[in-house]
Amino acid sequence: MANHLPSSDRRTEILDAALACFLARGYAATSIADIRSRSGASTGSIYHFFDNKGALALALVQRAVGGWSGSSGEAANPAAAADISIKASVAGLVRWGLANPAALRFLDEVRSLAASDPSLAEVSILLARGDDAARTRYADFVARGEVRDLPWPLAHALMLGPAYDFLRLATADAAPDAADLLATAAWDAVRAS
Amino acid sequence: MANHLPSSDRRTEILDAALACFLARGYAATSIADIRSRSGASTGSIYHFFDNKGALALALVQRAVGGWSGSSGEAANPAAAADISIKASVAGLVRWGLANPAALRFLDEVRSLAASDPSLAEVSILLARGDDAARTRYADFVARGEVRDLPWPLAHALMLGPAYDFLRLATADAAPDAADLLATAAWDAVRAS
Amino acid sequence: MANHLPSSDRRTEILDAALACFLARGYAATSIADIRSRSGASTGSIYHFFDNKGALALALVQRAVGGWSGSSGEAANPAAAADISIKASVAGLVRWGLANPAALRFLDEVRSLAASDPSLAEVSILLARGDDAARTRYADFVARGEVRDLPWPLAHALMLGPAYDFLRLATADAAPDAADLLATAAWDAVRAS
Amino acid sequence: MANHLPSSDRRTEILDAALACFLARGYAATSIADIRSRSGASTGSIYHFFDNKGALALALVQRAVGGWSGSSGEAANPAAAADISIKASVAGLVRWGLANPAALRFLDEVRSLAASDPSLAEVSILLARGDDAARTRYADFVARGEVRDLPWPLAHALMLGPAYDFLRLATADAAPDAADLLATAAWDAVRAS
DNA sequence: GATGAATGAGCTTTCATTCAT
DNA sequence: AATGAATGAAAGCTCATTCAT
Repeated sequence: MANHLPSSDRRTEILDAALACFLARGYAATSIADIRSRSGASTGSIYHFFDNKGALALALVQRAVGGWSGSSGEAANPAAAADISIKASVAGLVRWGLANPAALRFLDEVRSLAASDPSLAEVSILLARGDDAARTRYADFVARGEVRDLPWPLAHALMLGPAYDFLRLATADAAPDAADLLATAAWDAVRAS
Repeated sequence: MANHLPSSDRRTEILDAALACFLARGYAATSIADIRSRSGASTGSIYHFFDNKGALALALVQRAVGGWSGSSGEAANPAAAADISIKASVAGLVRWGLANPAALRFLDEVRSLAASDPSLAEVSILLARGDDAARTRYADFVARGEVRDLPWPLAHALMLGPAYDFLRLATADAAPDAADLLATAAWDAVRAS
Repeated sequence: MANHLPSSDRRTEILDAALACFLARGYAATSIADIRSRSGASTGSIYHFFDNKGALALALVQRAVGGWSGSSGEAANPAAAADISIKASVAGLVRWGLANPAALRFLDEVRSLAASDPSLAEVSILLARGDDAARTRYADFVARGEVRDLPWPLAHALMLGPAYDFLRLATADAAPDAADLLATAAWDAVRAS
Repeated sequence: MANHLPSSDRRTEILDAALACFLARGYAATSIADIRSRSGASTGSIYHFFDNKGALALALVQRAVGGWSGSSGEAANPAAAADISIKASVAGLVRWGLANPAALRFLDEVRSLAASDPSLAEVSILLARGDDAARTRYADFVARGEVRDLPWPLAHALMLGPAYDFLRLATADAAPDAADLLATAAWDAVRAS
């Protein structure tokens, strides 16, 4: 009887308040009562739109992942060349992350929590699906001889590790050309020979 | 009156049990009762040795950080050349992380939580001190003209981002030469000219 | 979000149960569980209406102080003559105290505890406000030359000391004319010349 | 195996620390650990000298009551005339109370708590014994026709109520002649005819 | 005389969730 | 669509007391 998709105002207000609380206090430490005060909605209203606390997190993760994919252009196109795809993917992540630090920090916290918090089981599945897609795409590049044949954890680390790590500390004005710099470094680290 | 330093058996038993619980269920989801069952110590005994839950985490972080520094050889020697220091630092982190996956995963979770969980305030301070030391060391290398003059978040990301990201997914047998590979990549990413 | 003012039945039931427990076991020794059993409300329900244990005491003190002021007639009227005001104040206290021994004993215990128990901080403030008002009223009588110019602690002691002390030990039938007797004694002790 | 009477230094140190804690935090809120820190004695040492928390309070009450009786001169002499005895009793209480505000405030708190706190049962008995003695003495004065035949609660209230009430608010320099003033008032309030 | 590790029942308070209106 | 009273299990932590050394 919940999880209505039509983006009523109330639903969005609740989601915005939830994100603000999760960032300020952390997901685990945020209570439904916190979200109630911040959003102005009643407890019952929150549970009208979302089945439980985990559903709030899931909706926020979906919103964040959607925004990020949108910024990545050619990254997910299976026909694109490896260098185009990889650079677009990294640069897209960095640009989106610098523009949406709140969503990014939330994604980061939730990824770490999802491993142990049962209320985040669905988030866990969603994130795993995204990782599988990237792994498959890399395997295709390997098969086409465009990138080095590295174990996936290593390939992931060399391409995206710097970007994730950078976004954890950086602010938008600290390094204006970071997106391109990190995208180039990612490609250099895995290109064939 | 807690936090006794003499390494009585009880204290170590409690610490070991706490680490096991934090890894299995996550820090936030672990209750003192969980640690009580696993360690065999009584609630009162736990609080006799540790002032609160955060003090348990702090003690574990100190133990972990100590082990990691020990594995890093020349990394902290201010007189060492930049390439020696940086490679030792990254390789030490990777080797120690592969050998102590439990401690590493705990460190990773706690670092993410420390920003928002008030019970981890002291952990936060400890980690910030470590980061400041590394930042200062890098500034010295810049002054000596050995590395590129990059904003610290970018330098940190290029050197350590891949290692952290790799350790999050990797197991010891997945990539035997990962430590050297990542150490070399780190140096190549920041060396001058 | 507690301390709702609408006098729902539940709220009153909880308050009545709390008073009974505080009297039977003392404020400090009364646990929320005691109040839960006696009121029939759940723990959560108690905290829905009252922020904490101290808020229960505060609500009871307000109820008691309200009843007492109501019994004191002309006592608080600033235009009244000193003898009318003082006699009304003392007689009102004694009559109300004899009629509401439970509330009075509670007030007495809480006054003594409020100095040291942090959970009673708000009660402390409320009581201090009441004392200040009485002190000001006495200063007016002094200015009008109606009463002796005594230091406030001494004036308070001579007027109200016997009444408080009497109520601590007395029962309604022990001394039927106590209210008038003590009121007269109070006035005689402080009247001018 | 405890309650040794020889006034070893340790015993006195513990008692002094206990009084300081009881005054600062209140009897109920003071933990043995508080007394341990303040006295420097170990937990075991405290329990070597005192059977339990109540025994600490009892010892302090005995010390206080002893001091007070010493200040009251002729008050307890059964052969003394009523006016001498009553005035000595009140003046002695006031003088001792102004000189020992700490002990007095402690006595006041403990008297209020003794009614409900089981650990203070022995204190309760001790205080009741004192009250009985005073009641008997007053009955003698009545039999000798020296004072009004009032119900004991009223007689007690008229004689001692002002003194107790005064001491609760007063400081030594606020009213230098308070002892004599209150003693005279006490006698005037109960003298025959 | 003195120590401090160990106990475990009990405390206040929080919180996700339900449901009658 | 919306409200907020009600629930009760579970959390972190305290504390008087015991006892082996």
